[in-house]
Amino acid sequence: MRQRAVSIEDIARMAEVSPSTVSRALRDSPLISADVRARIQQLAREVGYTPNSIARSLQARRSNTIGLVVTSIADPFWADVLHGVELAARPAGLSVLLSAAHRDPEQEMLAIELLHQRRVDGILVADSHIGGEYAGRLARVQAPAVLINSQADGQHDLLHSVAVDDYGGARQAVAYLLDLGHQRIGYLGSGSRPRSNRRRREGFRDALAAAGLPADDALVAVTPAGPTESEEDVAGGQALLPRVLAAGATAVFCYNDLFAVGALLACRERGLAVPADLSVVGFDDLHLARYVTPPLTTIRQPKVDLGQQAMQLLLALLNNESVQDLVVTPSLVTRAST
Amino acid sequence: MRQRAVSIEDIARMAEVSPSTVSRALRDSPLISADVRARIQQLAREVGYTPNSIARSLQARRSNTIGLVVTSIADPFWADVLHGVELAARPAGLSVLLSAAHRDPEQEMLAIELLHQRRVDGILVADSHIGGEYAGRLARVQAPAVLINSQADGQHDLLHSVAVDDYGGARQAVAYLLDLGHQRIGYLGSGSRPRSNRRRREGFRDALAAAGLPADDALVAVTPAGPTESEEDVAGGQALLPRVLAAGATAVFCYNDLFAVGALLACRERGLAVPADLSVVGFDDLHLARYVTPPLTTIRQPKVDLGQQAMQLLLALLNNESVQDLVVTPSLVTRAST
DNA sequence: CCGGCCACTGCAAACGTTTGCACGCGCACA
DNA sequence: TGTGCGCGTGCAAACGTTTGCAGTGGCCGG
Repeated sequence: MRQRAVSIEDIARMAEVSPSTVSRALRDSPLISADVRARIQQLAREVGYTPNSIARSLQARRSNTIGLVVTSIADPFWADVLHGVELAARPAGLSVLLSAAHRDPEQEMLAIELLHQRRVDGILVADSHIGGEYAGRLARVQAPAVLINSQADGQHDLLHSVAVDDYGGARQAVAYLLDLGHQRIGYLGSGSRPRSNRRRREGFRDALAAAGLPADDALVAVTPAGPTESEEDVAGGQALLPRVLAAGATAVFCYNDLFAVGALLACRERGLAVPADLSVVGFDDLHLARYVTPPLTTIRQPKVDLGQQAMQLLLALLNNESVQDLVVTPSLVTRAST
Repeated sequence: MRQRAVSIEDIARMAEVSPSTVSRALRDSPLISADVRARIQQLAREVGYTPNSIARSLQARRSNTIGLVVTSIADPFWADVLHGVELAARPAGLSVLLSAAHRDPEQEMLAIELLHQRRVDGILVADSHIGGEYAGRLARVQAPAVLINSQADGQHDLLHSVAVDDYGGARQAVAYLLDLGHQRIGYLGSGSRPRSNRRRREGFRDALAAAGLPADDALVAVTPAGPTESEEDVAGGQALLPRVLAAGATAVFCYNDLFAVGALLACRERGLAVPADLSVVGFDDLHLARYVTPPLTTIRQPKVDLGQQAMQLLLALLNNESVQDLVVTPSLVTRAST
């Protein structure tokens, strides 16, 4: 089948020098005389030599690779984050190994262990669902790790993190609805994101409390827990909306934009006008938020930036610099759904 | 800093056997007596041994990794394809190395060469833009490669491909509009995708011709060539629509769903009702096609499937099986925009 | 003319595995 | 008791690099 690629040793034989000379010549070492260097580089080009990164990695004990484990690649939110990661990894000379974990802690742990076997230099985990019960297994992996918007609660002390302020974002959203004069505001939540859902719900609750409004559980609806694909979010929002409507909501704050889109669809079904009959606010600011009717008021997460920041933090970690966890504050973007 | 991970040799020393025995024991070789095997496996577990894939790869001369180069990760279309690739790669024990090329041939070639350095077992290229001028450099990379929806024309004979039938899809779309009674149909095209744009436009043209309608260049508008991000597609559709409107179009077939969304937005701006005043058809069937108003009639590309098929083909190639290029036929899905 | 230094090159070990081959031992059979 | 055979284990080479150290030769200065 395919013949073996040409190696440094092959070139050494052809040029009648030692492998070490070839190695040095190719990396432009001043130890090698200029003419020999030129001759070898020329020869290498002619025979189409391509260095073998695997051998290099073995000897250097670093792979110039980072691992990224993500819940779902097809999710538009994470796709943007991944994009940011790639953007920051490339100039640093790092390649990205991708794994999907489908919101399942065991799969996530397996993915991390696989990356460790492959000796990645660092690991990025998006939307992590692994909790304390994995601390033991986690301790065995040597690579520094950074979590992006983790769903796990107790901060493992081995891990660093970059996250958006769910609580603050939610308070902004609800405060805005209150400003608009709404008194009965509903919340549509996701049971499959334990931490961020809780934080957003707390922000929702506290914003109401700060305005002196009573908490009314009838105005809160949450999908059941358990692994889901992001596509189900739209259906979730659609299914949940009637409940808060029945409780007399005039506005609804949704866990994310896909829930909000579901809410929009549910409104259309029952002939409700948005924002006239009901105001809708999302979270994330996906691209599609601008394209639905009406365009969605939402809390923007700087998705690409999130990925870049996480990568930067990981890079610092790789340089043995001391780093600090990052919390970024999301911002309200108002459109026509309110 | 971080201490070295435990190696087979370490275990050998502790167990007072040779490295080869440890290696065999860990891979459950029947050559090793059952009790020694058990003892070593136990010991390995205790000390937290993790095999070093890099060393393995070097010796086995295969990395169990494939490379995927893609134009843009943030693009919802390619995100789905990537998802499909991951889905098929995982069970085969292959990891995925990701690279972005931003619709730039030179960057794409560089990405491929980088993957080759890393000695990936195979390469998948999505939306390839490299043409014949790269044949020389391409020939040096040894890994088998599969193109997904390539934009390059002349089929390089070294490369295999999986693609959707752009021409057939376009004909379906336009035939459907004709069925609906439209006589003046416009086309909104993308200059940055040479091949698929041309094929779709040809399908458009031939469908009209088959119905005995004249070709009218005023009904065709195409964005300028050159690298773009997918987000610009919406703006493109929005900017192009007025032209075909001015030419008296009652329906418009768009290069893809994002163009169609742009067209929808343009209609809204000028108070045109869809589909009453103008029918709109897209291409791709992105998730958001269902969420816009009105929901978009479009040509569905089986995106996840495309990724899986490409991966399957690559797997076959890796097994030295003979394979055949694949063309899949897209299907019309009718919604409320027509 | 000799000692020493510098510029250049090669040797060999190391990175962590896998694997063909040889070896030693115990046992059965002749 | 000798031959042969299996079973279990170890040796060493190989995968393709990098790099500390040890040469070798030439040239310069004393």
